Amino acid sequence: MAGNESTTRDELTLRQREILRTLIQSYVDTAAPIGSHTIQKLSALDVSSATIRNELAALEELGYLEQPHTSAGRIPTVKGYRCFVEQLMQQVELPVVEQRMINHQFHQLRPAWDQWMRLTAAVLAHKSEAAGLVTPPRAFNSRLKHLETISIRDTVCLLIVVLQDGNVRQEMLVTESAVDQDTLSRISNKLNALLRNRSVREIESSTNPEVTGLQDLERDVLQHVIYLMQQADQRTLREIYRDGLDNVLRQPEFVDSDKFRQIVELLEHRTFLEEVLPRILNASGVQIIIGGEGGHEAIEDVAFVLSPYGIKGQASGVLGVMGPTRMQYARAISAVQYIARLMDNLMAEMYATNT
Amino acid sequence: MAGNESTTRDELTLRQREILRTLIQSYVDTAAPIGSHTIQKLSALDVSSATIRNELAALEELGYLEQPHTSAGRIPTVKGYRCFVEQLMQQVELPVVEQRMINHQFHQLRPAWDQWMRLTAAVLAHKSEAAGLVTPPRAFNSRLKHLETISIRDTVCLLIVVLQDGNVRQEMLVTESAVDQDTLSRISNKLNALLRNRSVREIESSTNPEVTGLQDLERDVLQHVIYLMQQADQRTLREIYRDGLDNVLRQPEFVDSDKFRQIVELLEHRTFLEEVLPRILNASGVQIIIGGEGGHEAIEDVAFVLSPYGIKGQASGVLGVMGPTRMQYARAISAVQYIARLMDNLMAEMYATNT
DNA sequence: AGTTAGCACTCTAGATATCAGACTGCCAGC
DNA sequence: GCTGGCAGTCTGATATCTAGAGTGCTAACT
Repeated sequence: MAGNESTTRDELTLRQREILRTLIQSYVDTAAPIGSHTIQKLSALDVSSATIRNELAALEELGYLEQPHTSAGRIPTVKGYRCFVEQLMQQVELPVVEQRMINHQFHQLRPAWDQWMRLTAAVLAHKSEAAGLVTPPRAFNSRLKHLETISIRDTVCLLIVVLQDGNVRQEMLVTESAVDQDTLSRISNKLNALLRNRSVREIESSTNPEVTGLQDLERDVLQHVIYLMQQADQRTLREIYRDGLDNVLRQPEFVDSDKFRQIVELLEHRTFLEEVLPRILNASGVQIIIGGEGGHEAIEDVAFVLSPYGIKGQASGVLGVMGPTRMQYARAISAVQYIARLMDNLMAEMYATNT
Repeated sequence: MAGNESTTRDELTLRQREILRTLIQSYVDTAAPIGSHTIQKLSALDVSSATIRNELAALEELGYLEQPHTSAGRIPTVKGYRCFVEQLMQQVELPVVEQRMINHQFHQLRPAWDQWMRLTAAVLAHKSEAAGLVTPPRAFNSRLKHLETISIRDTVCLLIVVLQDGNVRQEMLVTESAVDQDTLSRISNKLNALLRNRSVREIESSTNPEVTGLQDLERDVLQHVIYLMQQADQRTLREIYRDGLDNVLRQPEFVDSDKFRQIVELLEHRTFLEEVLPRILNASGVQIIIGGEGGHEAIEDVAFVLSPYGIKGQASGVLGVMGPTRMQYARAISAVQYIARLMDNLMAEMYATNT
């Protein structure tokens, strides 16, 4: 929507920009419409409220502000917020003490993905005072490191697939007739030899007679290996770690229980996230989505600050926060940025060259 | 609370019971206080509304009902609901067609735990029209089936532990100096020989000189094996699959966004569940918790219908639904009961004797 | 004793009215 | 181009009223 309304750098006068910034900063705090008088007091401008009223009218005309009703103050529109984050807001770095604390927390943890994800979501939520979201890193065309087949009982065995990046997937496999561990070991040895260090694409399209010539049980296992590897490559879509949902739901814009429910459903059903996150994955740097920009009017009142993290082309995920449009963007951005870089480093350690 | 108020079978006359049943059934539908007139119309009783009023007063006196305010109808108290589910409600079985459909859905699935959990939560939510909750089965003192150490790069290796029940746990392990795959393989072979088929308790308390005499890296790996096995035994506490939260949040009792938020936080923070679920695990059959019975007044308006499932002493979990106290108990119970039994069977298939 | 009709009484939810307060928009003068 | 002043508008809070639903009680009935 609103593809024609851009926020060019010189559409606004300096004073208008100052007014817009003051207004948004104040609105973020109070959640109440801001009037000309308030802005006069808050801003450094030395003009009367009447002048500010004129400017407010102009800003409204241009689409940066709106009035809930005649004779209330103004509140920012999506366009207003967008201008704010792109031009008016001053970027801040996360304070060094906080950086240290976060680093400390991460390095105290056992090196396990799900712990990292949980902590990441928690830290994001805490630092940005909004809801933290993290997807596990999604491997890109990852290679098979090792596979193992273990007999659980007569006709049930467990297939374990370890990928180059340390990702482990398993699946139970029910056979028609009983298979003993020796047979399974033989199969896994054979397949290991054939498939090791190959990506799922290579395996699928293999014309190696030893691969195409597999039979029965072996072929069955192979199919499952492929399935598991595909799963691993798509991991992003399924699991999303989150934390601090209550930070958002506490906000006054969500006293209306309908909006409230919309958000909960948004996160429960995930259709929105599954659509948006892949776009972020292919971008670089912090991306901001305000009020359902890009065709999602349904979630007018929420904004996302998201960033990809990880190693492009090898394994990457998305992390960020979700908050009301009226959120502390500067704080959120600095948190997201810092943590994304932190994760970059952690992943670089894990994935460092080892071919 | 209210330890002295029991719901003995003959505290109420037949007519009072009929009135209480009618009232609750109607209240479940309408969510509005029920008056004497409504009950007269709805019940099969051939008495005047004045008589019913007398009985209602008596029921209120006994603690089964309450009035939101003078001159409104009555609504059930926790005690009223409890009496309803224990004595008044008629149990129903899940219709056979639905049973078939559910079975079909389960058997169409790949045999993987997380898929089962997801489906279980979804089916529970759908059949009971409330929120479905499932914890993964928690193994009890499970035994080591196999362990594997795989080099990821110089100083990083991946430890994979497979338990008797097919549960797989992994962890990354960072060593001080580089270790190659050969060394790792030797270690895992040695440990496999030593630890296979042992439970975590046996391993921890082992006095076998070969175990106590392990050194350096081996001991390090052993420590992690123990850690992972302990993790597996405690799995219940962490992950909870859920679905259909919106079924609950849609209910009129939660238009108040405070109550609304309480529920969301209840499920997000999990402290309540982590306290209640273990109790269920040790019970047998369907357990019903109404309005925070047992010291959780905070969640006055929600009820749980929960059941343990799985194989006692080997691996079991908890599944059930959460809804408003004003929920369709009969429907919920039949769904929970059926699905718990279904899971029992699935698990029996997986765990069938294989020593 | 148990049941019932009748009636006065109570309390709520919703509608209507009123009013102070907060802003705006505009005009005329600086 | 800016500003003070002022009329006009809209909200939100508060008060008042009313219809309706439902109770509790009493006195009569079986």
